[in-house]
Amino acid sequence: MNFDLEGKRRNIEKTLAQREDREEVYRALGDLAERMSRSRHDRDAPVREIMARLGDRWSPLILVILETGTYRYAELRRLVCILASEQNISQRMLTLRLRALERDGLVVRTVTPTVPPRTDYALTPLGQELQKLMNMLIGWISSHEADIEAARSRFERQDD
Amino acid sequence: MNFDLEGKRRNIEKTLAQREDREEVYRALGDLAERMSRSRHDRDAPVREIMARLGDRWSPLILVILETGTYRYAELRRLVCILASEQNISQRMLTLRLRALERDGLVVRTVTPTVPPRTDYALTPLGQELQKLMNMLIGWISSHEADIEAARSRFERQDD
DNA sequence: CTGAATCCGTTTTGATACTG
DNA sequence: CAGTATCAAAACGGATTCAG
Repeated sequence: MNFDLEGKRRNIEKTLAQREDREEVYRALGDLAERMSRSRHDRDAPVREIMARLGDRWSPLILVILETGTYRYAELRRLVCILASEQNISQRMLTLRLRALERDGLVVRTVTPTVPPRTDYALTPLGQELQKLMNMLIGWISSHEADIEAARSRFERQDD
Repeated sequence: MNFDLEGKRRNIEKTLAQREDREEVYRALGDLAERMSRSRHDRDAPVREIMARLGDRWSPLILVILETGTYRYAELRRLVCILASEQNISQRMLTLRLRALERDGLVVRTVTPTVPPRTDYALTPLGQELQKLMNMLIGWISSHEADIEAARSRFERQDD
């Protein structure tokens, strides 16, 4: 049972011929591209999943709030609603987003089985690290808001 | 000037109970929270919009590719499809994402009205700056993939 | 209080065909 | 080549109801 990698690669190259050679593209585009699509190529890959979380409607707000401390479910919900004046987060969504963040190890959920029950949410160390990066990102974007708005109005004008 | 965090939090709870005072929450949660929801509170705010772009299905791939140079429409499409082996990007989606990135000033579109037409896409300086931050983020996430996967299997186990 | 379950509308995305 | 138009599918999000 031999495992001829090189032959395998030639095989791939042949199969995909001139066109779709992934490895070739990786070499051309660098490892960043590879990280985006490596290992599992669907959107469950951690890189894509986390980035999707950071871009969704509620998770960023939740993370920003949890960065400042530990909160109970209802407390957290109130704060999220205030930050997102646009609209209130539904219980359903809050639960879903928290579960997703917990699943990826960014948030811990501590249940105290009293009556009535009490559940506390907080960032894990991993979540805190990520949040630091997020803060840089948010900081950068908000310091370039003017550029972005300018680009937008330029774009709209040219559209007429 | 003392800095009674616990008291501050209790204070928040009280204020919120009566009337949801946004300014109070901003002070408690810091300017990051404010940046997330300031100025325009819907999702058109640059901060939210850009973060949504970075989290969507195609934009990150497009940005990673454009970071390496200037590409024509069809070229770009081919590369995106290779990176996203899961599925091919539709022309429609490619066009929509490129327009959105262009609108926010991250991408320039240069049309040469020959026959057949030629359109080139590239990052703007703003887009390149953002891409640097993105790379840090991608780098961090992919270097913590193991932690995330571990958290996931822990989560699944506990679920049974 | 902290959710889970269900139903349903909206938004986002995709497949396909067509065009200057 | 570089799109647009149209229709269909799927994901997302929300309101409501119920439960431990």
